[in-house]
Amino acid sequence: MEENKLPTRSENYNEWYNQLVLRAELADYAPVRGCMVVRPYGWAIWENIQKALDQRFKDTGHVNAAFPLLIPQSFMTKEKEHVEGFAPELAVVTHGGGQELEEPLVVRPTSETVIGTMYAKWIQSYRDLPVLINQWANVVRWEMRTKLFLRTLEFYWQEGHTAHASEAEAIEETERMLNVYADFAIKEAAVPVLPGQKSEVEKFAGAVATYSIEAMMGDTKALQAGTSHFLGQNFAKAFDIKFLDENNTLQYCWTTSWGVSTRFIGATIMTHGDDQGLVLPPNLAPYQVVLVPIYRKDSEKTSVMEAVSRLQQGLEAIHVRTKLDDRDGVTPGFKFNDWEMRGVPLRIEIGPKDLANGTIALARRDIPGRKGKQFLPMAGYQEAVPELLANIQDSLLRKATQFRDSHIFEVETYEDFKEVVETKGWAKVWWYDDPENEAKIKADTKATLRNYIPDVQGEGTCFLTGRKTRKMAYFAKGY
RNA sequence: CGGGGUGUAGCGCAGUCGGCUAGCGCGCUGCGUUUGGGACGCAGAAGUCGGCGGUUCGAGUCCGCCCACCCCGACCA
Repeated sequence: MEENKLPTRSENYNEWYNQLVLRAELADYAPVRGCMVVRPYGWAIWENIQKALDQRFKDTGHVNAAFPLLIPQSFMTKEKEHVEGFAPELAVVTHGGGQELEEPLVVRPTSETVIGTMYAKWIQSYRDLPVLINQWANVVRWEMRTKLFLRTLEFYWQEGHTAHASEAEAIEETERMLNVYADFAIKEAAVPVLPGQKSEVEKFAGAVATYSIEAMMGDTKALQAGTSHFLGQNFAKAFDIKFLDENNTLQYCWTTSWGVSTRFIGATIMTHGDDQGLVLPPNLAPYQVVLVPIYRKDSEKTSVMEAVSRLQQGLEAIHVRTKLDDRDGVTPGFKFNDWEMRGVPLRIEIGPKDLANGTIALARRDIPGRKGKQFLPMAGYQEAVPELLANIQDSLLRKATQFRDSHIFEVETYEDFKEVVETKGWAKVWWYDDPENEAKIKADTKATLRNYIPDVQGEGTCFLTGRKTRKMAYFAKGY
C-alpha cells in the first residue's frame, strides 16, 4: 500500500518525523496551534522517562512538590535578564471570574520566580539548607514556530530547583544533575549525549552558567536534550532568599535549576527511528515485547491463544512489559508492520508450527526486515527475552554512538568549518570565546555553539581568530 | 513580521480554459472468503469544495476581500 509508506529519513527528515509521530499515534495537533495532545502510547514513553529520572532524583536526595501554574506578572520582572529572556514568549491572563484582573498573571514558562518566592519564606537558617525540590509540571512558552515534541507551545517537563549555603555546593549540584541527565540519556534512552557548558550567548536567561546535554539526531542536527543551570545568587537576590550562617551572618543562597522535557521523546525518536518507523529503546518502550498469535482455524486459535497467554504471563512475571495483539480481522502481516512502526523492540510470533516444534519466533526491531527473525526453543524464553532486550538496548547505543562519532569533524579553518556544518555534521574546534564571532558564525552558517568540550587538556589555536585558547567547542545546526 | 506554498470526505490527493447527480486511493461500517510480512470480493456511510461578497441562466472552477495551515527566516527546552 504505497499510501501508507512513511517518507524516508534521507528524503525528507522533517516530513518523516512528522508522519512518524502522527501515524504512531504519539501526538495530535490541538485546536490551539502548538499545544500538546499526547496519545496514550506516547504518554507511556514519557511515563517511563519520568520513572527513570525520578529514581535518579531520589537517589541524589531530591523530593517532589508542586507549585502554581499562574504567576503574577510582577514576579517575572524581578530578575533583569530573566524578564528580558522570557518576556517575548509569555502567555498572559488578563481576566478571571469575568472581570479584568488588577495585575495580569502569566502562565509559567518556568518556575524560578514562583519557587524562589516560596524559598524566601521557607529558608531562614543554614540548617534549612540545602533545599532539593523537583516538580513535574506543564509550562507554556509562546514560540513562533512549533514542532511536535521538539518545540510545542505547551510542554511537560520536570524542573528541579535547589538552594544551597555555598557557591561550591551549588556548582557541585549543577554538575551532579548534568551527569544524572547524561547517565539517564545514555543508559535508558540509548541516546549518546555530550554534556558540556553553554556559551554566554546560549545560556539560560538569569543564569550564571548553563550546562546541557547535546544529542545528534538522525539528520546530524543537534538537539539540546536537557539543561542544568547554576544561578549564582541572581535569583536569591531578586527574590530575597537569605539565611543565617553558622556565624550569625545573613547571606544570600546559591541556587540551581535543571530540566528535561517531553522534547526528550522527540530526541529518542529522531536518534533511533528508521524508514520502518519508530525504534524505541527497550528501557523506555511502552511495550518491550508484542505477542502476535497466528492461526487459521478455530481449533488452532484455542491452542495458540492458550500458549500465547501463558507466555505473556511468564514474561510479566519477570517484569517484561508486554502487549498481546489479539485483534481479529487484521492479518499477522499487518500486525507485524503496525508494531514495527510503533517501535516495539521485540516481537514474538506463535503459530501452529511453533506449537508442533516447541519453538517461538522472535523478531528484533533494531535489525531491519526479516534478518532480525529467529526461532528459539519455547522453553528458554524467560532467559532469552531479557537477554535479547539488553542486547537491543546496547546495540542501539552502539549504533547511535558510531553514527554520532562519524559525523563530528575536527576542523582548523573557517572554510572547512562551513563545509562541515553545512553538509557533514558537527564541527569540533578550538575556540577563543567571543560573543560577536559566535553571532557572526550563526549569521553565516546557521550553526550555533552547542557546548564547550569538558576536560580539554592543553592549548590550541582558535580556528577563527588564530588566538591561543584552552577551550574546545562543538558547533552544529540545531533544532 | 518578511519570502514562498496550500486549503475539495477522517487522512492523502485529482478535478480549476465556468456546465448539469463532485471524483480517486487509504481509512471507516456490514456480510462472506481469508490469516507465518501491510488480504480480497460485494454492499454501504461520510463533503457548508476554508469564509464572505461579486460576475453569471449557471461558480469547486472567474474576480475582490478576509481567514487558516504548512515550509524558509527572526525566537527557542
